[in-house]
Amino acid sequence: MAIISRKGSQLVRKHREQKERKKAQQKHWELAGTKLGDIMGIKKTEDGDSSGGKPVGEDGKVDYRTDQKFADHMKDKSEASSEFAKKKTLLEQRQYLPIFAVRQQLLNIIRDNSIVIVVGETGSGKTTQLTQYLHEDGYTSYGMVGCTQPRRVAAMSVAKRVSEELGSNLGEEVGYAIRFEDCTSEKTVIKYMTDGILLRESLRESDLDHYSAVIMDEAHERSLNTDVLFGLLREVVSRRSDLKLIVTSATMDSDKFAAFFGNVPIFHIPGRTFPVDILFSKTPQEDYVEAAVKQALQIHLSGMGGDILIFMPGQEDIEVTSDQIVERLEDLESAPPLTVLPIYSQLPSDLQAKIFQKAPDGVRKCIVATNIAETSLTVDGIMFVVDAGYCKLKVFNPRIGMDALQVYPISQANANQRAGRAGRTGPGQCYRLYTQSAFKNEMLTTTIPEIQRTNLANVVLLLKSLGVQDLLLFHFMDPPPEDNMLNSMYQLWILGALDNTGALTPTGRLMVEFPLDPALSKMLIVSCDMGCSADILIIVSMLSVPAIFYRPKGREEESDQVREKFSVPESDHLTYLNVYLQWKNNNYSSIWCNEHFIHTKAMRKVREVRSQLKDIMVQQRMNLVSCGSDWDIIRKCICAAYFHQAAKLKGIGEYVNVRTGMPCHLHPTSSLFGMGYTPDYITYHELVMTTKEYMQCVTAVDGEWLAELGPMFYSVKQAGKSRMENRRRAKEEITNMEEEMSLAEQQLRSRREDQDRKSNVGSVRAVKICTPGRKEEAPMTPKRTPARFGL
DNA sequence: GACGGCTGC
Repeated sequence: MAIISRKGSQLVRKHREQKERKKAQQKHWELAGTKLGDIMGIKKTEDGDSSGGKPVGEDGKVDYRTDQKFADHMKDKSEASSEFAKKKTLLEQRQYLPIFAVRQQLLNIIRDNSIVIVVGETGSGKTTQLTQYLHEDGYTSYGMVGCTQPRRVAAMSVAKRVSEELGSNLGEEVGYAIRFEDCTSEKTVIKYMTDGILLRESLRESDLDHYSAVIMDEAHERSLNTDVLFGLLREVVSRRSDLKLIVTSATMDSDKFAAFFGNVPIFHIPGRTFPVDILFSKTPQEDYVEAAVKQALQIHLSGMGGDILIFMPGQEDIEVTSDQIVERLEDLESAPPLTVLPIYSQLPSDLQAKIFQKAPDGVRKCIVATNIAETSLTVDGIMFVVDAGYCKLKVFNPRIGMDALQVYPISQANANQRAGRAGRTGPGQCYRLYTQSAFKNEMLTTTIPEIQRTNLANVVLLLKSLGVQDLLLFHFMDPPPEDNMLNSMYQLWILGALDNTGALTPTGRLMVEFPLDPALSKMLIVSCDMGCSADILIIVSMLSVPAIFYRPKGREEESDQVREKFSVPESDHLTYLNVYLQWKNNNYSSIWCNEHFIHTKAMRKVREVRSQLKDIMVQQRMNLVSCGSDWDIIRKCICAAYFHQAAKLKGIGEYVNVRTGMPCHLHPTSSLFGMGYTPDYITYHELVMTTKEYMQCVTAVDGEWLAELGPMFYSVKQAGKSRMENRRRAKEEITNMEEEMSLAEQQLRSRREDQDRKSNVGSVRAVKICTPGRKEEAPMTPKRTPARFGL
């Protein structure tokens, strides 16, 4: 299960006879003897003797387990649940949920404790019922009950459901708040929201006085915001004894969560899902695409009913897998019909919607998905899951300020989540394209939380603005690598957000107001003084959404040609501006987008972001002016916020990073790529390691601008000899350095070693994240270095 | 001359 790089699958094209294939496949799988329920912690007891039902004392910790007999009873009954749902009233449905049976126990434990960890399994009803129970128990008489969700759609849909159950209109007693929508009123007592909203609210009201209880739902997903909230809310509860905090978790993290919040009690609520048979591959698969294609066909031809869901790491794999399944099926005579549907986030929404449409009678659906189908999307009727065992992960290396996007093995938690997708509407099967030994010995139990593998500039700025003096002492459940924190503080100092003592400057204070990466906020602030804020506002908005350009399979060249029409030769930023202005001139038309291979969804979001940022600018009394056609001013403004990410021309089309000396490449999608126009200096928005170190979104700048705007790095006087000297030194260091690991990677490795020791298995795989990096000291030594940042 | 998983304010 080592990290792998696959350049397309070398698929064997010849097909065998149907029977042979089936026979071979049957040999290939072994039943693991494990049902999903066991892994998830639901253990059926043969003799009916339940281990739960009573508090289990352990180190003074109370562990409540609910009646197992009840859970089993519920499981048996749940066969008829969908029919049931149609006939019963809302109240009856509520009472039928597993959580209802433990309602009073749950309320008692919440009354007796400030913080409770709730392990609520899938289908327990915790998300919709917990808030209502607290409301019924009187908590809303002195404040709101807030419930955070990691995703916007979840916050909206759950709020809608709960308002129906309470018989009120959405936005009155029950409301929700997400980034572009506040659907609450003075009447609101139950508020669903994304975790990011609660984090922003804590900026304005650090004790969250409006709330009597906060439920952090799906906390085991460990989003960046969740982790920051963990640290903050722990403090808030210690200051406010009247505030209740309920954190929901998965079984495997519950002890860790309980320990973090001070040995608080754990309460288990059984779920209601169907059993899923887990089948592991007997031997390691060399090519997971090939293996997945074979497995899907085998299931399809076996005659068993039910839809198939295949998990793949990325778009390219999905496309190859889909094509192969269709192609091989065509070769077979009299094969039953199959609809193959790819899905990933970048797919236009009309194509995404297809996976929810019911296939014609007698036609099976086969969905090929990224991990978007793991949590974000739920498709009913899936009976078979085929799990390749990989996902793509972005890991930030603070030393060279670069993200690496690579294929990694998933964690055991991911694998179980994926398997669970087969057991939503009936018993199912999950085929894992890796061995049971790989699962046990080579996969991490849980994925490394985002906070340990991402750029922290935003988190640092936020915590600083909350008055956290010493960030290294802030109580994180899993502290981010210290390197990463210090680097982020350094970046904020460069941008003028922190002063030499590490305190927030007025610029920093203004930057916090914007829901943006610090460099983008800075660019917006600078643009007001430079007289191009209206234009920069658009560019910043364009950079805040995922991919704008759409490149459909089979029409690559056509879409590239259309894209070139928008190209501004000296700048990708200006190219974006150009796209937006043309879209505006075409009345924000979606037809225009489709004609020009541009994602309509993305552009609509750009408009929303722009409008939100504009509101903040007005509120902060920042002036909005356009520089018209003088686009040099815009380039200089970009340089003012991104001078720390600059590269110098080295050879034909070759660049080296000015600070680190590391070779960097223009991305082939850049306007500057292969145009014969190669400026001496450029700044870039992002550095990402994929197949090479690529600079994404670049703009040509003048060398003098760099010296003028980034005096701590560059000076005109030094140009020439000393820079050459520095580059030479840098180069030497690169060649002499042994491979460096980012801290996230080190942690990954040490966790691996821990597990290896436990299981007595030798080190199984080498983990490699980045190309050789170099030490932090930049060739351009900063002229003045701030004192240690408030440490 | 390559390609980008998923969220969120």
